[in-house]
Amino acid sequence: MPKPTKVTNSIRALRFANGEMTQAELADRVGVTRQTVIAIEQGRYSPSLEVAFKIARVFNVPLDDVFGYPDNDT
Amino acid sequence: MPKPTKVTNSIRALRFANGEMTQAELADRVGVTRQTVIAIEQGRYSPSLEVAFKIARVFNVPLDDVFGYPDNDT
DNA sequence: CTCCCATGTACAAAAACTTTGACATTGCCA
DNA sequence: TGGCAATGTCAAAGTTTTTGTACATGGGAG
Repeated sequence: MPKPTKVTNSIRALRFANGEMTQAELADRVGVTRQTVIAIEQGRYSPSLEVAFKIARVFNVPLDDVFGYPDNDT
Repeated sequence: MPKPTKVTNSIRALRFANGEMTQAELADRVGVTRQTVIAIEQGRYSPSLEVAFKIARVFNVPLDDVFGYPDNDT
């Protein structure tokens, strides 16, 4: 059981902002499986930096535009 | 044997730009071990997004300022 | 010279991330 | 109603990241 993540993301919003892109298509474009996209989108765990970069690239935005991290972790 | 990463980083430069911070101190501030800092700094593998965020936060810069990703992967 | 600090290496083991495959649900449309 | 696309869940297996311990090197200080 992976650890729930504190990292937030705007993937769902970005998908819809980019022509109603489906999870399957995003997964394909990023080079990961659909499961991975779903898990990341739901915040089940944070992706590796490499996957994060690939996602940001698909949407053509900086990393900080896709993912966020809370001010304090605790 | 972990996969070598395409992700680049400016951690070493940032450490020196921030009062000659040692790897041990960075590791401590980030909340990971010294081994992890060394491995990431040397590009042995790309960190998790969470660790990446924590590192950027120690230096008070955006993620894209610490890590880079080549234009095309192949 | 000897001690200490910062850096680096090597390994094995734990934890986290990713994949694969199978199946359930919802909404849409012919 | 039946079929299809999109989303979601579960579980097991595989890979990558992180940890822990131990040891080696080079530089500076006493």
